[in-house]
Amino acid sequence: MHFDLLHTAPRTKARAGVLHTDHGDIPTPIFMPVGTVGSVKAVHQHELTDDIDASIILGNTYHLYLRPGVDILKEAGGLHRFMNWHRPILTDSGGFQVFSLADSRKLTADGCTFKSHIDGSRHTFTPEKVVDIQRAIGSDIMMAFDECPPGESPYNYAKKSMLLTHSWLDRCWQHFCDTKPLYGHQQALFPIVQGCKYPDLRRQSAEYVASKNAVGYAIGGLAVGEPTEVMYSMIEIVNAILPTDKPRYLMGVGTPANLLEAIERGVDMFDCVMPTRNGRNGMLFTWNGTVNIKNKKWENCFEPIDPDSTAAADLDYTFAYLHHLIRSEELLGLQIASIHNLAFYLSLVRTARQHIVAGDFAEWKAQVLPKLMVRI
RNA sequence: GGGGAAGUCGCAUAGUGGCAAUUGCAACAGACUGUAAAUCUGUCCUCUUCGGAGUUCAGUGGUUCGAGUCCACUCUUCCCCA
Repeated sequence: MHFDLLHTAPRTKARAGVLHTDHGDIPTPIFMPVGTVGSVKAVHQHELTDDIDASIILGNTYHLYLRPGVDILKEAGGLHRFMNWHRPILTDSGGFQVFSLADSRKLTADGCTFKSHIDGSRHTFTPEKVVDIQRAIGSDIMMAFDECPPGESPYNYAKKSMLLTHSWLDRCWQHFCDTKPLYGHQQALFPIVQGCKYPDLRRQSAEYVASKNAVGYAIGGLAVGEPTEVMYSMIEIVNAILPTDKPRYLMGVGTPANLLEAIERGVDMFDCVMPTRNGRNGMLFTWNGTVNIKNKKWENCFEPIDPDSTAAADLDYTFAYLHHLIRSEELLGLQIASIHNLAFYLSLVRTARQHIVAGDFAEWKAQVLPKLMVRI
């Protein structure tokens, strides 16, 4: 697995590249739909490929470990075969659950003990175990096990947490080197930069992480409660240190505006639940701003959701119909909204890439950004 | 014609002497960032300087310090028997 950096847009750090994997090439910058439990919620695999043309999706180690479990995944021949998805998969390590399930987890010297959100049973994740599970899943890109501290964490905690993440990284890396893929395709392990909102910690973490000769690197612990401007400045600090010839993955981000700002600062990969979750909750992202499709004003808007889209869902259905479906709690509404938002996110990064290649990314971004933040 | 039951904020409900009044639905908004989320929050009689103020529980009259709640009559609806 390797990354080719092809272009850098003038006057910015925005980059266009390709990440080559055994399951296909990923053009960057890229957005990766989140499919936590082996399913991008409300979206069919055929829609992901034929309609949205997603080139990679996410899975989650914690969720897949709890259900269906490692044995079933191995018996199935890995997640790709299990879910009939033949493009790349990236798995998060469960590090985010160390954050999001804070009430039912306990950090130990060795790793982290979780109380399952499904049945309350207790499970321990260690860096080694997290690598083993991701080997069983067979994800193309595995993530190192990290702690993702809250955005408002005080310095001392952020530092302690970062050092813990570094020590977990060492163990993940060692175990990654000591083990082999199970299904005949290559797997990469991406280390994760932490350090919260503190520049010196971010620098220290980026340097530490960059010392591993990884295929790519991730920036974690952002968009977790800190101001957006802080996030942008942390990205700048970290990307100044991470190797330029490797992809940078900004974990869990974000809004369309976040994506463009981060791309401008040299980020190549994104994932976020926002297009799918917010879509299911009635929020649509468009080139003209965001729409709350539940609002009364859409009941008689018979325009197609997005006439410029390549997704059938956008061409075939109107705002009024989607308004009706979502209000009626019809499953098709969740599906159309999710497909629309993912199609938009992917067209956003695709168009960004075209302008990076064309050399006018900065101008294009300046023109498009204000509209994206409008609430229609 | 005889007997019985019941009328509460759009709908449905709770309420048996201290109540602007329970809950659900609907309606109207808002939130959502490596998914414990097809979820959650707010508003939902009128006015408000958000502290409150004013009118309410089919209608009218009464008992009471105090009535959605008790009494009388009226109106309306439903059920049973003729």
